[in-house]
Amino acid sequence: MLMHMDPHLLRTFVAVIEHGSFSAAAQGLGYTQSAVSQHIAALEADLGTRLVERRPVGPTAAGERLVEHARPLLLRLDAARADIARLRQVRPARLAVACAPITLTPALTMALARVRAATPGLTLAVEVRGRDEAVRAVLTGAADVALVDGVAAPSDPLPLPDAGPMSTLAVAEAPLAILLPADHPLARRPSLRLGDLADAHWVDAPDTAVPLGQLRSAVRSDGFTPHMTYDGTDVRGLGALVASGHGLAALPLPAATGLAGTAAVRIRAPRLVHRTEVVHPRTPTSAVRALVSELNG
Amino acid sequence: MLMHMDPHLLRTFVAVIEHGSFSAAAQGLGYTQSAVSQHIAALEADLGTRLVERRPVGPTAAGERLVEHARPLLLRLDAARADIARLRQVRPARLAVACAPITLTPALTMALARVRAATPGLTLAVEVRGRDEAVRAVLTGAADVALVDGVAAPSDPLPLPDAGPMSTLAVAEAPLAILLPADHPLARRPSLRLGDLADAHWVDAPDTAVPLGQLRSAVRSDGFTPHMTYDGTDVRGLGALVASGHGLAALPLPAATGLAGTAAVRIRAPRLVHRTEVVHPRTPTSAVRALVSELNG
DNA sequence: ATCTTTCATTAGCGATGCTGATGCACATGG
DNA sequence: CCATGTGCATCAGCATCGCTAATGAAAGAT
Repeated sequence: MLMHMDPHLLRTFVAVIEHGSFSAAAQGLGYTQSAVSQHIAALEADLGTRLVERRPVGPTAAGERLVEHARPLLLRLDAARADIARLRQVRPARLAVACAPITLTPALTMALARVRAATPGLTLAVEVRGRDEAVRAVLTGAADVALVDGVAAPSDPLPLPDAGPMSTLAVAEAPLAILLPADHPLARRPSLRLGDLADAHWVDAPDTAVPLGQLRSAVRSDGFTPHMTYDGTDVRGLGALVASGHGLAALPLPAATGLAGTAAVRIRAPRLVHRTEVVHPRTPTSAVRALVSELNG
Repeated sequence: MLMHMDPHLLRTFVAVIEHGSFSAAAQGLGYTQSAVSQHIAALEADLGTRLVERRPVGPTAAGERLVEHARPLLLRLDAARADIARLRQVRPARLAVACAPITLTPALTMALARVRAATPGLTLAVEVRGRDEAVRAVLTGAADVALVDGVAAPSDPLPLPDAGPMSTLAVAEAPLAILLPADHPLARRPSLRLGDLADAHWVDAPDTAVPLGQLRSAVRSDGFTPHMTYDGTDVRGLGALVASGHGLAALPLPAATGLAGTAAVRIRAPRLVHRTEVVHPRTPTSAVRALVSELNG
């Protein structure tokens, strides 16, 4: 029973952690509960440590470490498979776009319309996903292009999960702004320093604004703790929350302007921009190339 | 014979590509030639493509892709194992340092001396490696700390191979400078733009100066092609080559000053610095913590 | 206290991956 | 042109592995 960190073992390990149960993981994977139990036992024997706490089921300290490695590993495995599958595949006229919520702009929809007009018989598919999930979709071949957004220094690429070679290209850049209530003491300022706002009240709206996690890593601060969470995708909803004082939010300047009861103030320091990038495999299909040039040109 | 991209298969695949021979790879891995042949056949069957060209043995297009994925994958596997091994290991008083050539400075050696003085019975080991190799050593547990250097924007971390969570900390930063012959037309300038020098003649001295590859990715240019290569680790040797017109080199400003027959001119744009960072696991040993605080404080 | 749920253990069987022997293709030297 | 050598492919055979099914044990729930 000594299989040297087989991906299968890692996969069931992750499934166990996710399901919080051996038997549920077994069902999800199409195995027997016994098999799952043996998988975990094999991993634990191989690594010489307990990885899973039982009853209730959960990761031990070592287990948490292993999950952090196992997820990217499994992703990379799928990415490798997809990367090679792309090579030998004469692609049908399909264009599957995975985009982060904010990136679904008129610019994108119109570019898609032009691509469709220029490509008879094209099957279009647009799916809105989280940023990392969109990149994962491209890596595993589930999508042909991803559009992701985020904050970064003007000359830096967005930090993306590194699971293999990909091409990225910026298609839109806007100054980063803070959305705050119109009567907020800072609302009349011409610009703000992001670092001064780390301890403010924030609304975490990952699908509508810049997720607080990105601000945290951009400023390398421990602040930006969510005072409330907004799960919607509507900017006006977020605007209303901000207007009534539930907290601040960071958005690209154009998206932050003109919302009732709010003011949008640019970030002066650190030098950050909100950028949208297209992400696609290094061997893009013709449809992807068409979309990229439509977006870019 | 359908093992779903088993790491063993990937490992022998990489070995085959490296050795350029099935039988040599088999010998290196302690397998039979037959086993290696079956491994490759299994991979090719699984991925549905030929991966290895035979006679002579070499990667196909798909094979090259696979190598690009397989190497980081195998590294990550080792990193995961090492990461967990560290947790359950009461460490001996050992301090293994892997450092890039440039980073072996008086500051480092003196810090090591202070750590040794403060830690009776400490076993010290210093190994000079390439930058990536030094990081790999830390990831796989072969070393406890790495010191690596490189160029980056002032607020950016150095781009390092992403094979798991690590802690990095800057310990030295210096302006980036170009080393050129004293009689060079640009030698009297107060500062230079790096982009203007992409097409100059360059000496690639990866162990003594900034590797040209790093300049290329920092400026995102295709230039900086090596006009000659210098494999030594002595700055004066590099200085002599530059002085007699073999090409330019990029170095941290302090290292570039005072070399006979040369001039050192700062880089003005893009905003880049030469930085040395310590890299260590997120759970550092006490010796590592001591070294870091000596270097930092 | 009994029942239920959930993970661990064991036996047994089919599948897998290894070795060793042999086959086949290509290159080289007489 | 054939003989020989080198190196990968293939095959048979065997030991091992990983799965399922059945059963055991232990922690909650009722």
